[in-house]
Amino acid sequence: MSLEHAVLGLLSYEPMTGYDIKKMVDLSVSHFWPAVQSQIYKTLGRMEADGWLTVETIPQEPRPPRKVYAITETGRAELLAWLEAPQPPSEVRLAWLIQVFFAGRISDEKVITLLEHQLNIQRRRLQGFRAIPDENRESMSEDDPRERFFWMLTVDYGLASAMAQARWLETVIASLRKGEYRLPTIES
Amino acid sequence: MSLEHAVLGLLSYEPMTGYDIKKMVDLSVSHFWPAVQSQIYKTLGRMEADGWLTVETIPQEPRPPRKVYAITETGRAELLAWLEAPQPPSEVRLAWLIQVFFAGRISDEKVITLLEHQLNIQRRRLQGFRAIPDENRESMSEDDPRERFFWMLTVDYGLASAMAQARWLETVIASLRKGEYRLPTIES
DNA sequence: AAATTCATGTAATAAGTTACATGATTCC
DNA sequence: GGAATCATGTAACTTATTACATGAATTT
Repeated sequence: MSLEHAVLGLLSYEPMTGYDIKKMVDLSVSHFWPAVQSQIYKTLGRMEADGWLTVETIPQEPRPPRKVYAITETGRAELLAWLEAPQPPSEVRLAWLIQVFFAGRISDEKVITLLEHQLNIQRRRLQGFRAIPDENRESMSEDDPRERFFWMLTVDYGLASAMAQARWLETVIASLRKGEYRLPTIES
Repeated sequence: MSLEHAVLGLLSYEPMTGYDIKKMVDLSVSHFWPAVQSQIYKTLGRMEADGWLTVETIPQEPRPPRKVYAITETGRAELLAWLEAPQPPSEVRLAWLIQVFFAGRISDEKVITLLEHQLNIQRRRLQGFRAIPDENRESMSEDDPRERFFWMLTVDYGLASAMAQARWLETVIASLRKGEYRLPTIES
């Protein structure tokens, strides 16, 4: 499971509570591996049982005790091994492509509306990714430049993928508006 | 759930058994919505309970009886409504990007190996998508051209996405080989 | 006065995967 | 002789989501 390894990665920087990890996940890997709070707590429990993490429980009334998780040597070895392990092809599920596949059942106008909706989604994603370098300008400035490069590489990928999808959608929408049935990539 | 609607879409062409549907799914929507056999049978059961499908059980000894599913009016209405419904942003989970995010922990050579593995995956996908038009040349020739266009559009999307990912990976690998830390998209 | 932050969790549900089970017929 | 085709399903498990629950302190 990959969430486990993302958590190991984050804890390899410093010990944290589940609450902190949730925030870090949202700021870092959530673009390509989202996780809700309950999933993180459950995963932490399993990882501790597996000996990848240790917990230090720090009481603090009246709040629930802080449970600070730290990575163990076993956990560090597991992280290192996983980081080098070739990952199988990612399965991507795109409901809107099912809609396109069966679009013969609806009118061109309705197909265009559907594609425009996806285009808006990609444009918002694009803006989000473009904003990240500025948002992180200060918080990241003290970090190791090589590490920072790999972080930014994941942002760059998001940018590239949102751009590619937006362009494809724009081309298809333009064709359909002209009443043409052109395949943008195959009919280069 | 989208598998349900993919199944409705397939059954909107003609009644089929679960076995047939599995084969059709593999040939059509599996590129963007894969499904294993057990999942299809479970889904068919639920859809029948919901009144979207009817079953006709045709005994045939000694094989298990053929259960031929047909779409109902309710099912057809559900399909039509869903085909027009804007879909929320698809959540994509890419484990290899978690590896990139934490690649600061491993050497450049190991990162390159990891990226080359992903590049190979995309190249194989590319070849697969390129082969589809030839494979389907005869089987699809009698179908409605508008319908065929939308089918091919999903193939075209697969092609475009595999190409975009392959190009991005090639650029990153080339940079890393030169010892450069360049972001292909941001540093245009 | 209301919303956010901190900080933990559980319960129910949904969706999907892996593995198992049966068994004749037909193709290579 | 062995693999693929046809045709059904179940059981156990994993991963993730949604919703609920508590409650003080701080910020807007």
